[in-house]
Amino acid sequence: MRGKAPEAEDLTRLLKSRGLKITAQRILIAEAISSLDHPAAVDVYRYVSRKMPTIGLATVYRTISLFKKAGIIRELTDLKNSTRFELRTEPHVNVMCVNCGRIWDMEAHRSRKILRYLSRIGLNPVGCDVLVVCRHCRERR
Amino acid sequence: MRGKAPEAEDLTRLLKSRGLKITAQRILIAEAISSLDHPAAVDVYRYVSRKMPTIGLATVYRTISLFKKAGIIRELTDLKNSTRFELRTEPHVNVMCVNCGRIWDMEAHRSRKILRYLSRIGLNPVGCDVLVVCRHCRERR
DNA sequence: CTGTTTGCAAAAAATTTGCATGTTC
DNA sequence: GAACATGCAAATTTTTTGCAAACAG
Repeated sequence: MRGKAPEAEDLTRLLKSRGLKITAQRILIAEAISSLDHPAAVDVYRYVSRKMPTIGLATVYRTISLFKKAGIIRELTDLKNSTRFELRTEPHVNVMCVNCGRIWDMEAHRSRKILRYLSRIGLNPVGCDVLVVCRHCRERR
Repeated sequence: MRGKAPEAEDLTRLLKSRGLKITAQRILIAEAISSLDHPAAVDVYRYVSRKMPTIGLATVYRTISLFKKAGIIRELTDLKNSTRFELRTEPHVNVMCVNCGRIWDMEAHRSRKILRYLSRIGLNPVGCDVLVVCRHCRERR
């Protein structure tokens, strides 16, 4: 979850700002992605199904695809090989453990520091993923 | 392609060092991944098929999966949503264009510099992917 | 109203598995 | 020779598509 959970209104505004039509499904799906912390498509489906049981998996896929095209979300692969999504708010750094596959957002302040560093050396980063062996995995060896 | 293309012998040594059995298929698949620059599974299959027409797609998948477990390769998703692989030699930085989806390795010297920087601030990076809009895409706007 | 979006079912693509046979060590 | 790897075909899983009905603007 990135920062405070966005309200439906914020999500509505987000969709509108990209020129997308507002539907209950889209808002729910955006909400799922923003509150589920790097969910896979199925996780999104489960989340939205609970609040709207009639929704189809196809809608989830179509909406995800739409959001990707609109630049609202980004797709990434966790290191256990499943496809995950995250809301693309401002550029930030993801940390991914190559051992357990977990992904988390780096704390905003350090994140900005790294991105600034990358800018300084001439890249123009929109985001960054750092692969590590997380502390948890390092300790269990 | 990372550095000079490894010879069959180097790849053999690599597999042995991880305790894997040597087979012609495995060497070919490792060769494909190392020379094809972030290929998808199908690309690997096409490459090896040319040199060994009887090989099965299942073998490619099984071997890729084996290599992942052995830590020889890493899987990543390009930003056009297909699953790609790369040989995990020493830690390095990938640059990925969020617009055209291309992925390339950052030049070794800058790469090391960034990784050193990340270490200095307390991460212990095994690798790093930086998302950008590549020059090519920036110019066509 | 008109053009989009949705749900459902069916299709296509991507990946995994079972099993008999062939190969490495 | 024993354990493991392969090829093939079939099974699963993941994602996309066609179409009629429902909905947003």
